Amino acid sequence: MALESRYDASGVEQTWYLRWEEAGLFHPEGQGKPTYTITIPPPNITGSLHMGHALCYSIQDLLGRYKRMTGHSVLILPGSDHAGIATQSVVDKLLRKEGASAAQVGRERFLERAWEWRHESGNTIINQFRRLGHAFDWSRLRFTLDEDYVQAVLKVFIEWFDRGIIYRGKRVVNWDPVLKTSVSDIETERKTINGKLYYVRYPFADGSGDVVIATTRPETMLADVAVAVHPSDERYKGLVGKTLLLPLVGREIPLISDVYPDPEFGSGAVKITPAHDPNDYQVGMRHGLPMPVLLDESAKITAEGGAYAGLDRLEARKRVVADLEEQGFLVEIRDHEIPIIVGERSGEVIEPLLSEQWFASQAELAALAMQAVSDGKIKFVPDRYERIFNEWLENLHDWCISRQLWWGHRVPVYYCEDGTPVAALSWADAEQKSGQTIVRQDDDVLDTWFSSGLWPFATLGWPNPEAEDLGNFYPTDVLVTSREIIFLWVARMAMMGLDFVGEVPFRDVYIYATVLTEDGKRMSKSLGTGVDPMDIIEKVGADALRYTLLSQTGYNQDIRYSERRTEDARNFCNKIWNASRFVLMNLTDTIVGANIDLQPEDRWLLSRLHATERVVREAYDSYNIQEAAAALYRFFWSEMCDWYIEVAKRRLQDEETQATPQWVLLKSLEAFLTMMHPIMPHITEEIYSHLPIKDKASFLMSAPWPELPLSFEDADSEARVERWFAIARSLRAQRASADIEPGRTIAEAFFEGDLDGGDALIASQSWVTELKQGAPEGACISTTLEGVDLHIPLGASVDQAKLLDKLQREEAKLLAEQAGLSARLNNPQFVERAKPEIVERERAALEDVTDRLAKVRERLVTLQAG
RNA sequence: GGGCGGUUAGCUCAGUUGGUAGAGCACUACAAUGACACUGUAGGGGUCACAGGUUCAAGUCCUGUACCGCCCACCA
Repeated sequence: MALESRYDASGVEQTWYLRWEEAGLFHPEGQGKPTYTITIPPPNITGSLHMGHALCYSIQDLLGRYKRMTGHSVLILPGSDHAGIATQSVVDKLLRKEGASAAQVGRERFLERAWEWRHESGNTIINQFRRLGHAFDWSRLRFTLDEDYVQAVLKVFIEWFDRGIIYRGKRVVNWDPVLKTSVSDIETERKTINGKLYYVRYPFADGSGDVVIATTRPETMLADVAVAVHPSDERYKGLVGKTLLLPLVGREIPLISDVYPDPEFGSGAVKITPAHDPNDYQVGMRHGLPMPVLLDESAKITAEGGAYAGLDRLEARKRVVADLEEQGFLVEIRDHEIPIIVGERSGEVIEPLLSEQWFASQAELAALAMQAVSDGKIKFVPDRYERIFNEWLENLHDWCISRQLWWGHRVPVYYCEDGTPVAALSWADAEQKSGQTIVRQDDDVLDTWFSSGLWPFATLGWPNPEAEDLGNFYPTDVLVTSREIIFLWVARMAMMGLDFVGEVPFRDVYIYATVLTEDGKRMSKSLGTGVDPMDIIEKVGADALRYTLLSQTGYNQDIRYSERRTEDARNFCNKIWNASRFVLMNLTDTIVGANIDLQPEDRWLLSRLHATERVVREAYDSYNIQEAAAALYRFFWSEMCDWYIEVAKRRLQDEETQATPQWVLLKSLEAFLTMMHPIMPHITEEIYSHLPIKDKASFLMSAPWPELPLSFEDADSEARVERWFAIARSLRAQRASADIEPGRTIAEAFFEGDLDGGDALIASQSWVTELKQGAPEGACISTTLEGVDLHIPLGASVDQAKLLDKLQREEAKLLAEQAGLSARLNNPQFVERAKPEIVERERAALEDVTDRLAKVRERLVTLQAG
């Protein structure tokens, strides 16, 4: 029972985690209870814990712990994602460090190496979750390349392939020349850089003048196949159809008419390079133009570039510009802000490149997802994200699902001798399906989001018809995720879940705030602005870190992380610790409910507890966690510690009266610990284990949510006791202004008016031995509030000037208040139109102010006379 | 270019259906009192970004502007 006076988090936290786990508390319970399910967003195996993770998964742990207490069978299913591109680059680097390369070792050896790495270092984050106290069901840990998971991916691919949703297409895709793979639109970022706009003259083949085009990527001219102008553009009337001579290359290309060029921009004429620009590609398709590919997988010029072949694109740009200038084709170069596309993973400038890829058509699936949202089957919190989600789905392009990588789910398409593609479970299956000999399997792998899109149901056993988890736990209750992957992931899960399971994958989508640095910058390892959660846990404990983050989480878009706040959180832990120590050392063995005699202050605290429970429960239910944290903080520190404990000390020392405050304290502490547990699981569990409660749960974690009888709610006691507190506080303030040290007991103070039975309480809380009715003889300091005049007799040594100053300030304040109130009440429109209870309240306030003003003036006169 | 969020005390943020602004930290003064100095008591500190409008009354509702941040978008 003896607790240290300082709370030491690290030992306590790790001990309890092991005990919970040993007791099997992380698994869902048996039948008979409603389920509550979360399949956590699987972190990348390449990642290590950052503040965003710490917040995201702590929210989920909080929800799970809360729901467990409110009678649910809770499953929080953890796992991780194979993260195609990220892992591929890690292994690439690894090989290079070892003096090899991916190309050298080949696909098979590369994958072996990748799996080795995955087993050695792919569980970093998962282990860090344990240190944060996350109660996830480790027995159900999943990985997106697990054998069962592979089966789910195969089934989805094959079915979509057979239904014609997945198709092979030649399109201009985003090509990452460093990773040497295509990436989807949402894996790229748009930036604007200061670049140049080059104006180049393309002469007519017949020597009859020229057309000037503008371009930001002059090297792509080597693959130009036309120049386009808008049909309405008067400048080119009569010229359309003529042939131009492509500078440097000498190829003849046509001047065509198309709606794409904007006559307002540049010269109104656009060079057309179908293989390297999505718009140009459209033009090329409309006009049946050839589509030569100028860049290879490393963005070097292909043979198509003639003399420039083999050069890197930027080197080629310099050479092309120089040659154009030398040969007199360059008209001018202007500074121009040019938009570029950068790969999210590689940071490299993305090249639009024409290539053959696998696509999933989206229109039909997007409609399913939109319907689910408009039917209210999926709810976004905060709800503003619902519109963003829908608008995105409305203008959705088909999804490029193939990646030119090795690490991932290999596209299960097999090619027959005659070239026919078949989607199948295996080589053998493909031969059986097609009845032909298979000559090869497609080399590409699937976009990682293709497999993570199946997460909520593939992890529960789909498509195995005997999987019990799927029936028991799907749909999941909530998806907690960050804003940046709403499209990348949330939308895909919605579409895939609806299409394959026929039900939404989750009912709520809670989008949590982005954790920024103290000055509002993005936390980033490469910028050195990141804060490692593990360091913070080391310093202040996991509970304090959780409180720091969770107490700032609600419907906000971002939160600023400040180390100072973690100190506050640590201090709060310490306060909880010490107040609990106090309660424990004041309990006696005979703590039974037999002779409970509730006093007004007891009713006050129980009523506050009741109100706090309601606020906390509603806040947890609505993902407004910061409100729950604030209510708990206020209840504990301000109400229980600062007032109730101080007031109760008197009765606790007397054997005759101690039973009631003991009971109230124990009851309140227990309820507080329970409600606080989802936010700070360890410290609350530790203290709970010391509470001498009969028949208590074996763990706080598995204890029920507090049920507080309606009789605890007592508005009258609240008002009555809070009036006493206000009076006590006022007496303390008077003491302070008379330079009487806090806590030093003074013999007497006086009051005139009705204390409503609060005399003793007020006296003790203002450190007065005796509170007497009446007015004292001689000098005193006085004030009036709540209809009571209060007087503290003063010795000779009091600073008169200071008292005078205080009275004068009070007078000024009251005067201003009086002026405001009478101005309002003298306004006939206010009296006429405002709600009667408001008018009445203002009248009463004016009366009170006038009264107090008179008294202050009286005291001023007395003071000045004395 | 379109959309979303934010702007309230020195700092980080709350603020219910409109009724005249709160918390924590920081700051100032005081305090070794038997839970806690990671503490306690008291105090100072705000034209609620700006400009209009609605209203008896606006931090709160409407319109516009500025700045900060985020998302989306095919202008060479």
